[in-house]
Amino acid sequence: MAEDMMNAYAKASGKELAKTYNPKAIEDRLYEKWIKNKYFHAEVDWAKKPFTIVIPPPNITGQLHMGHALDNTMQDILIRFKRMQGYNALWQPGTDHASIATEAKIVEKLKQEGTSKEELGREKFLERAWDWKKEYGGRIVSQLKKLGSSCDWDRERFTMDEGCNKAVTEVFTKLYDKGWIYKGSRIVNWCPVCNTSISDAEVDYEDQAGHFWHIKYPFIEADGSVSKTRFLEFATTRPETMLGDTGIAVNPEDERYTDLVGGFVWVPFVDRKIPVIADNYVEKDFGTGVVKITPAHDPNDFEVGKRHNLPEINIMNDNATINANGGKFEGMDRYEARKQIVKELDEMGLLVRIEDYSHNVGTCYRCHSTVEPLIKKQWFVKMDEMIKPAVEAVKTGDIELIPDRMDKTYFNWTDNIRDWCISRQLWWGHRIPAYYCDECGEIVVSKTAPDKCPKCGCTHLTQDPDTLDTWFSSALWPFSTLGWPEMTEDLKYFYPTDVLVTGYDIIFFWVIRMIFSGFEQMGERPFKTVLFHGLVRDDQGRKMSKSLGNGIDPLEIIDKYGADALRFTLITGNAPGNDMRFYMSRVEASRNFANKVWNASRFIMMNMQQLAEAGVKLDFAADINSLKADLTDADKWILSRANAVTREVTDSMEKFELGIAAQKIYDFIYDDLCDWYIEMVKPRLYGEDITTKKAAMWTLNSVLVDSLKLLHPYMPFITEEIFCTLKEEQGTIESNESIMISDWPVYSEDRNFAAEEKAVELIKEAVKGIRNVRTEMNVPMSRKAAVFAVSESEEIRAIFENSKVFFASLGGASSVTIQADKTGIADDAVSYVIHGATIYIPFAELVDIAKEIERLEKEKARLEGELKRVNGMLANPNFVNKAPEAKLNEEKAKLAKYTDMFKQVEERLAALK
RNA sequence: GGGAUCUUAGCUCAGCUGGGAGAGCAUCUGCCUUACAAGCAGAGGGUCACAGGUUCGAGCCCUGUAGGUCCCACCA
Repeated sequence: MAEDMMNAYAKASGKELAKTYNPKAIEDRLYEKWIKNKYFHAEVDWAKKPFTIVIPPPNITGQLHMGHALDNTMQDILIRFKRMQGYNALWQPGTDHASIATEAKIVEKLKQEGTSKEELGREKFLERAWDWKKEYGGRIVSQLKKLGSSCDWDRERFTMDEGCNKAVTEVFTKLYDKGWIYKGSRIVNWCPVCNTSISDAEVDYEDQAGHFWHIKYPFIEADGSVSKTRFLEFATTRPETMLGDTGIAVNPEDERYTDLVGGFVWVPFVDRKIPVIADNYVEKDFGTGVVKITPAHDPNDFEVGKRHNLPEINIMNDNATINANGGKFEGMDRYEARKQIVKELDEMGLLVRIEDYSHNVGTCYRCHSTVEPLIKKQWFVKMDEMIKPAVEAVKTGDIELIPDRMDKTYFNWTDNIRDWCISRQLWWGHRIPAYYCDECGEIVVSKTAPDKCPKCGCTHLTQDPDTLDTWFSSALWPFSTLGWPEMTEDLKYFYPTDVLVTGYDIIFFWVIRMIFSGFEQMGERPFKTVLFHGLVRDDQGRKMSKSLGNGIDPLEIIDKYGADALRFTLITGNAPGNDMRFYMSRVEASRNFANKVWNASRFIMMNMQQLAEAGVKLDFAADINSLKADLTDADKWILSRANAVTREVTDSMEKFELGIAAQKIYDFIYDDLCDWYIEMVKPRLYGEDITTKKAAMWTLNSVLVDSLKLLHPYMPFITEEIFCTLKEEQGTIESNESIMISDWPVYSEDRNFAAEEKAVELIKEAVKGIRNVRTEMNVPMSRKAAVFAVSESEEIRAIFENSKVFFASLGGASSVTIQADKTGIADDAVSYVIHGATIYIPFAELVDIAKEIERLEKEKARLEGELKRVNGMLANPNFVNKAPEAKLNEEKAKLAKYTDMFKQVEERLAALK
């Protein structure tokens, strides 16, 4: 019969509603429709309130991974929610040129082709890079679309497009003129593989097993000769840097060495005489209390060197080989030189011992090779002033970080901020707008290339070869994408943006820099709220990574289970800022939920169809007040529940508790709507009474529509498909109608039915009782049984009388007798006690009295426990005096309830015995 | 060294401002009941890491202990 109905429906409607939900059949089609109808597009409209999110621009080299999927699902949920609430919602998309990552990929590709970037030259190299961008830049965008992201693609931007370039140059020149960008010789982190300097934030520290080499330098005797007997011992983890040693330091308080300060020791290989100095930087208790000082190759040594006027001797080439300053080691790789130096020191008797040592080594966050601290002339951004408003904003709550514990991470960074090294020795990126006069060396920073040197007037100027840190441009993203430096209408209207959604792992790289840039350039915060999420890990809690091969491709999941299932999985069961593990079983659960929604809708639409065929006119637009007389308790119950859930879900989403909101929708649809209401409504739909059928259909439709709307931000595709089909059933659809532009449901006092909610909860209890007893007694549903419901309360008897049908349809009752006492009910009937009533089921020969007594004893014990707890509380004068009134009443009600139930159970036990 | 965070059912995790412990998966028992076996109805399973404290009342607040994870710093 089910098949028949389905076929009838399919035939009549001219479309197939498959028995199981097939996301593949609809996702692409719906996305195209959304694009075609420009639902994602936002235009300035001062009559409406804007709600803006800028996307964390994915790298053009990137492929969609689970982190993107999570990040973008969260943004899409918020933007769809706000759009439905009536905001003018803009999700500003775009991609990042990712200078170092992209350049590394192209260099790699060139290597495979047997050529190199040097061979190609800058211009040709950049052509290749743009080709790369053309080829792969679109890939991640199409992948984001698969996820359902409702970005305004008409506004898609790129960090190296004309507008962003303008913004970058503008900021650079402005900050230079202000003196906040400067060029200076500093120790920088140098990646010899990427062949560029990187910022402090770009260094990853890794614990590595290494060695601690204990070495001694001979003293220089008074006559200038190298001592054969007196040595100064120290230890180092990088012996090769000794070639650049220009001092050796001890703590001024260290009595062991006080006499030696002012003397000199001799550095072998380079035949250098270096002073013994005293500096607080040295810890007395660590190692021998002696530190060799290599100002050119260690940030701390650099500082010490400055304090003591030590020369800075660079011993390394950019590719980490030793340079001419390293004497005979020139040309050797740093590790080769290390080995050789240790060997020779040993031969000279200057190697004391080698200790195994585990220490933190700075590595490049891109290629993970060990970085070398080198002295380089680089461009820096002065941070001390610019960071101030950024600190203030978070302190005062002008910008809110969620979860708020991120504040501490934030301040930890801002409190210890150092100047930001922004120049990179790369070609792919924004070229630094600084020009050097070939004649006099004058530096000119200008938005456009100067014709002549302002100082000497010569016309030969050369632009700085370096490019800017990729984060320099992304720091401007919230306003550069809206037209800055022009004060466009877009900028005036959409800025500041509302929420930034991102992973906590780029708080330093990106979030902080956007904040100070926003204040500095716009004079205003770039966003009100930052919503952080964690990392998506594999099912063993490991980071998903290429090298481990444990990454799960979101596109494969979408292909197999649908984008909705993936989105739902990523958003549930996880709190803001926490990492989550990705389990296939959870994807399956989400897919099953989608299927549940699909089938519930199918049920509703089938019934609409049948009524339509029977010529029944349904008015879905009818006002609830005109229908109230026809609505049953069950109708009012589900409407009331839907109403409450609407409020709860909306509240949770306003608080950015997306997972909690999703859980609430899930529970409502699964438990209340599917497991209870749809089952309750069936007898009416299969009956003859047209009036009640109409009321039921109106209710089903209303609740389904609201549920779909609440679910839509999470599961956009399935909800759209059902919504549109439903609208068609209702005869109300317009050609371009869509759930995503429908109104978000709002709580309405008209739909609050407290009494009916209570009544249905009682029915549910009774039905559960019958089911429970059945299972306990091994009586299948197919075996119908007479049911007696006994209650002294007239009110309860009326509720039961009203809902007799549910005992039959949901509890398998063959007949239902409602009475005030147990007259005529066999003493050995199985019973189930609820508050205010007892349900009896005389199973006759099936009854196992001993088992029944055991069950009742257990129930009695449980109630005794409850009573003890409640009585204990109410007997406590402190509780009675101090607890809030509501709580007190609650406990009093419980006491009455349990006392009643306890009494009934005791009666039952007495009767059975 | 500094900081954050976690420890809740067999597994993975929720649990909003303190007021009787939840979900998914897994397990067990029945059901092909007219939307759905990607389903339905039941059941079992937790001294909420440990020890103190605050409170009428603590998974939630405070202190300490143990173990795990992460971030920052970098003692050469």
